[in-house]
Amino acid sequence: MKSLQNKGVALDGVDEKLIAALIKNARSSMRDLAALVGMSAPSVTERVRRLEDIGVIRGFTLDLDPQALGYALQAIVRIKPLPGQLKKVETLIQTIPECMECDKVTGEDCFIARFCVPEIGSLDGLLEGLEARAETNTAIIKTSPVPRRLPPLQAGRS
Amino acid sequence: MKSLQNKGVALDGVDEKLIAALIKNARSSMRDLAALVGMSAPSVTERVRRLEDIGVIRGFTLDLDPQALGYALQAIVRIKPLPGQLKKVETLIQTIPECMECDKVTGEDCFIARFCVPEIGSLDGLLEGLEARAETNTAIIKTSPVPRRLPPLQAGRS
DNA sequence: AATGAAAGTGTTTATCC
DNA sequence: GGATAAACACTTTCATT
Repeated sequence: MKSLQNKGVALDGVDEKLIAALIKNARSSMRDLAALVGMSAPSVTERVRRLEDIGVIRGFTLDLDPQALGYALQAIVRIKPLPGQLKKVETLIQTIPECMECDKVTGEDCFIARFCVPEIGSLDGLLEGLEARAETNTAIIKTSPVPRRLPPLQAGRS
Repeated sequence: MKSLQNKGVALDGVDEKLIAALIKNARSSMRDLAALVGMSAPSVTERVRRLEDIGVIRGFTLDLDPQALGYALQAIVRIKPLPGQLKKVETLIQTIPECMECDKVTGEDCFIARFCVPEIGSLDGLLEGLEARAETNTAIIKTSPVPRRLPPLQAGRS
């Protein structure tokens, strides 16, 4: 049994601290980050730039509250296209702005998608086009025991 | 039929431009944002601060690449706790760092969760504790036609 | 609410280790 | 790969509208 990480980039403790801090606040100043890890600002700037270069950090973005934007509800929909409709269904899903993620998976259901809507009544309209071309199974989200979050650092070493 | 947005905060065009720009790059300078919307830096700073205050912007964070971190695979697991095991199962899921989201939903399956793993072999270990207390149904993600993204602005006006 | 100008911070570049 | 210091850029405060 190999003890090496299967893939993925080797991050040292400093990189991990920087990423952890930037997850909490992506607008942290390089100066503050530098103080946190006990290095100079230029060095930290270079580290962060490198993390972007190698693709670990894909970008700096917002955490938005769907509720505050007027989306009171989310649903998870399993979607099984009718024979011959797979490609069309996939394209259709991709045209829905309220789709917050859609994965093509192994097994009975072909797609699993998450949608946000202002109220329960909006769901039907959203899925309209889909329901002619696929069997769907909709589950309304009641609570989120684990809110959407990022993968842990240190893959395989947890 | 009421034409008002059901809930959610009223955002003007400037707010929407600022949010859109910050989604693309949360580290944009207030000066650049100001130029973008044709206002002064202090005004834009105040706008962004206000968007945080009212809870539309929950924070500034990273977009990390799970693959680059060594997670070659993700799976979506539907979890139906055995009688009397609901609370314990929920707690158990919350202790798994590789769980990137978990929702409690209506319908047959009680929880739907997303996990990331370095390789297919790691899944079994992750779900070990769960499988004694719940029926699980695992779907391996092959591709993501809609990658994880944020809700659209302008709820109900799309 | 928004602005311009000044004062205060933070970033970047260049040079060196 | 990391540090320091000077030059440059950005942010914040404040007085004003």
